Amino acid sequence: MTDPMKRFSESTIRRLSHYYRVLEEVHAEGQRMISSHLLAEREDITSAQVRKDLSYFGSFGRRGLGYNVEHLRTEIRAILGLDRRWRVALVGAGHIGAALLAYRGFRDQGFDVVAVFDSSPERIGKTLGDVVVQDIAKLPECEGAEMGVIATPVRAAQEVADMLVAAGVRGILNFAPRKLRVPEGITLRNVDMTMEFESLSFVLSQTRGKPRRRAGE
Amino acid sequence: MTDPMKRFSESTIRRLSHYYRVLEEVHAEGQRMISSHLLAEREDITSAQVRKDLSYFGSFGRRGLGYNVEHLRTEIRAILGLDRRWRVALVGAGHIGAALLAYRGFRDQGFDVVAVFDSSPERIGKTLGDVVVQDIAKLPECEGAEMGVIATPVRAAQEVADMLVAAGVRGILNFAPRKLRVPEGITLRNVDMTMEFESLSFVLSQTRGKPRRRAGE
DNA sequence: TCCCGCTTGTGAAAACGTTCACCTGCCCGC
DNA sequence: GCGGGCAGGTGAACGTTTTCACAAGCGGGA
Ligand SMILES: NC(=O)c1ccc[n+]([C@@H]2O[C@H](COP(=O)([O-])OP(=O)(O)OC[C@H]3O[C@@H](n4cnc5c(N)ncnc54)[C@H](O)[C@@H]3O)[C@@H](O)[C@H]2O)c1
Ligand SMILES: NC(=O)c1ccc[n+]([C@@H]2O[C@H](COP(=O)([O-])OP(=O)(O)OC[C@H]3O[C@@H](n4cnc5c(N)ncnc54)[C@H](O)[C@@H]3O)[C@@H](O)[C@H]2O)c1
Repeated sequence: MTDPMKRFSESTIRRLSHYYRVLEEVHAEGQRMISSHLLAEREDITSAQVRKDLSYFGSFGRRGLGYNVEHLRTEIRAILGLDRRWRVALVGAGHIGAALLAYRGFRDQGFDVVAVFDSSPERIGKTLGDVVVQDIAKLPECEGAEMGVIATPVRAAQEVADMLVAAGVRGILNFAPRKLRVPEGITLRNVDMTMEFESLSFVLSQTRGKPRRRAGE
Repeated sequence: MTDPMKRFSESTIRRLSHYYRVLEEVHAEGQRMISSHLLAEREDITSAQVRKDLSYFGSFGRRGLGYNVEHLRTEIRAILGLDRRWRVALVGAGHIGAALLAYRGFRDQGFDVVAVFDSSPERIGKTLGDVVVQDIAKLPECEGAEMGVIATPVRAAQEVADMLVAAGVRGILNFAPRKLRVPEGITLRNVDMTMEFESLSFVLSQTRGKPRRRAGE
C-alpha cells in the first residue's frame, strides 16, 4: 500500500495505536489541531519520534501549525486497517474469552466476534454476548473469519491454532503462554500476562532486593 | 545484584521469561541438558541470542554440553525474582479482575493476590477466589503489597494508580488502555489488548488489502 | 593420551531504532 | 507584503540490539 514491500517496525505500529487513541480523545474534546509535541504526550516518546513515525506513511502535518486532528485520525485509522470491520473467531469461552466478548471497546474499533467455540459441553449452546457458543468440532466449517483468538488452556493452543489456520484466518491473537507454530503468511501475536508479571518482578527485585520493612531474605 | 547499575534490555527480560517457560517444560519431561539451539526453540530467536542473553548474567553452560536444565532453571528463577513470593493488590473486580483471580498460573509463579478492591456496591463484600472484595476507599489502608494491578475502566485508572502508589506499591500492571503517570522509581507495565488487535489489523491489511475470496473492498 | 566433534562465551560487525539538528513552509501581526 | 516565530519533515549522527564468527573448553572414543 505504501512503497514496494517496506516493513515497518513493530514499535512504530504500537505507537501509531497510541497516537490514534490520543487523537480520539483530543477529537472528542473538540481540538482542531495538535502538535507532535502534544501527540507524544508522555515523556517516553519524543516529538521527533512522532514526526518520524508519521513520515513513514506520508506528510500529514502543516509546518508552523501541527496536525489536523480529524484528518490525522482518519489517516491513521486507514493505516491501521481500522476503516473496515474485521471478523473474529474466538476459541475458548472461559474467563478471558468472556472478558473479550463483554468488552465493547473491540466492537467500537471494528472487531466483530462472529463465532465462539469451546469444547466443554457445559459451555456449548450457551449464549455469550450475542453469539451462541459452538462445539469446537464445528470450527472447520467456520467461514469468513479473518482473525482468530485463542483463549483456551495451553495444552489445546497449538491444535486450535492449526484448526484456525485451516479455517482460513490470516492472523491469530494468542493468550495461551506458549510459542505457537504457524505457517508462513499467518500473523501471530501473543498477549502474555505472565511475562508482564515476571518483568515487573525482575525490575522490583533489581531495584531493591528485599521486601520493604522486613529483615533479611 | 550484578555489576554496578547496569540495565538490561526489556527484550532480554522477556526472552528470559520465555527460556524459563521452556525450561519448566523440558524439566517436567525429565531432560537433563539443553543446548542454546533447543532453548531458542522457535525461529524468531537465534541460539546466539540465547547465549548472549544468558551471558549478561553469568556463565551457566558447559562447552560441548549445553546447559543443565535444573541449574539454569534455578538461576533464571532467581534472576527474574521468582524465588520469592510477591504480594499483589488488585483493583477492579470485573471481567479481567475475575479472570486473573481465577488463574492458577500466577499463584504457581509466586504471585499472591492479597487484596481486591472495587467501587461497586454489588461487588464489595463478595468473595472472589479466596479474598473478599473491599471498598476502594479502603485501599489507602492496604499494607504490604509490592505490586498493584489496575483492572478498572479507563476513567478510573489514573486515580487508582495514584492510590496504589500512595499505598506503597513499587510496580503496577495496568490493563486500562491509557498511558499513566507514575512517580520516578515506580515501575509501570501495560497490557494492552486493543493494541495487539490493531497490530494484527495493520499487518493483515498490509499483506492483502481485501477479504479473501470475495469481490471488492 | 590424544584427537575430534560439539557447544558455549564473546569480541567485532552489522542491522536497527531513536535522537539531533536544521531547513522549509506556514500563519499572524504589523 | 514582510518578518518573526512556530512546527513539520528529514538526512545524518548516535546508541542499542542482534547477528556473526571463532577461540576455548568439554566429553568420548580409539
Ligand atoms: N485468566 C488469566 O488471567 C490468564 C492469565 C494469563 C494467561 N492466561 C491464559 O489464557 C488462556 C485462557 O485462560 P482462561 O482463564 O480464560 O481459562 P479458562 O479455563 O477460564 O477457559 C478456557 C476455556 O477453553 C475451553 N477449552 C478447553 N479446551 C478446548 C479446546 N480444545 N477447544 C476449545 N475450547 C477449549 C474450556 O472449556 C474453557 O471454557 C489460558 O491458556 C491461560 O493460560 C489466562
Ligand atoms: N475485557 C476486556 O477484554 C478488555 C480488553 C481490553 C482492555 N480492557 C480494559 O481493562 C479494564 C478492565 O476491563 P473489564 O472488562 O474487566 O471491565 P469491567 O467493567 O468488567 O470491570 C471493571 C471493574 O472496575 C470497577 N471499578 C470502576 N471504577 C472503579 C474505581 N474507581 N475503583 C475501583 N474499582 C472500580 C467496576 O465496578 C468493575 O467491577 C478496562 O480499562 C478495559 O478498558 C478490557
